[in-house]
Amino acid sequence: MNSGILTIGDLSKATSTKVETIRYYERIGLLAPPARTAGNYRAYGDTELGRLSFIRRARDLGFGIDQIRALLSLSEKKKRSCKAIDAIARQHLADVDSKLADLMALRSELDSIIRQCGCGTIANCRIIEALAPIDASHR
Amino acid sequence: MNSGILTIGDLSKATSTKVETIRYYERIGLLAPPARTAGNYRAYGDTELGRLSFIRRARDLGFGIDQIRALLSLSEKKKRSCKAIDAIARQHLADVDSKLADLMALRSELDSIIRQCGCGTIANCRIIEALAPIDASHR
DNA sequence: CTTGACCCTGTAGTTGCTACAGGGTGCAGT
DNA sequence: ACTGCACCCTGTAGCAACTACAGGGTCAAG
Repeated sequence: MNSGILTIGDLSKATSTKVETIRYYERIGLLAPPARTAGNYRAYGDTELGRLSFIRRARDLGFGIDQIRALLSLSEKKKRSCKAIDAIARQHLADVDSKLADLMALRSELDSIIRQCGCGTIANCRIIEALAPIDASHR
Repeated sequence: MNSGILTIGDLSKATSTKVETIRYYERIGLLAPPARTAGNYRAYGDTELGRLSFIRRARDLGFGIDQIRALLSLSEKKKRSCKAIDAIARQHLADVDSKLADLMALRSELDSIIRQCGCGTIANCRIIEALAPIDASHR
């Protein structure tokens, strides 16, 4: 029922991916060059739809292109242990955690700076002062 | 004591900014073109050091270049109210909060996917399955 | 007077797209 | 048959915010 020939626009709608992005994925080798119609239009099938969905989902979860490349290549070797997959995912989780920590630290610093603002004139603005913490030992 | 002529390397060390980055800031107009020595070396003073410190601190806090441009230009109008400064900072805090929320949602999803991994073969890997949530209503 | 650390300009690469420009294709309506 | 119009094609350039050369010049120490 769903299995027909899909244009790039169909794929785009089905996966909420811009047409240009799909062509970009093809250019960088994340998607294989598909068959073409008589009029030189790209013709996709369900296999490509699945692969692109996988890619998009992984991107949404913050995986980088190279990680996705690795995941895709591993996912084809069905008999091997999925330890390598697990390792990639865990590494990514660690990266996310470290980004989260950074962002939370940043947030709290920013928040404390903003809280000090009495909204007077800029000459005595606490935010500006907090941003320019130069050692005033000289002059 | 500290007030002499600073080379770009001095500025680089003092602010933990790469030399190339300083030149980049000059190119995009965030730093004014400095004086030059006889040998065409950039010659900075404490003013530039202060300005660059400000920029780096703001970057560390996640402000974008355009926001920093606005902060710098506002910080020169000392008599005006610092409401505009406050608004930029609050906007940035809101952006950070929204990024944090996204990242935390992502983290928990990633975590739950990883937790399902029994580390069997890839053919039945839960991580791969979770990444390819294609509607299987057809075929 | 040479060696090495520094500086200069200019350009290209990074990541993951996005946005044209300048065309071709396919189909519906008249 | 013709005319729109939506869609497709390739190729290139742009975004943020740097980073990394290449291919040269300058300067102080030994």
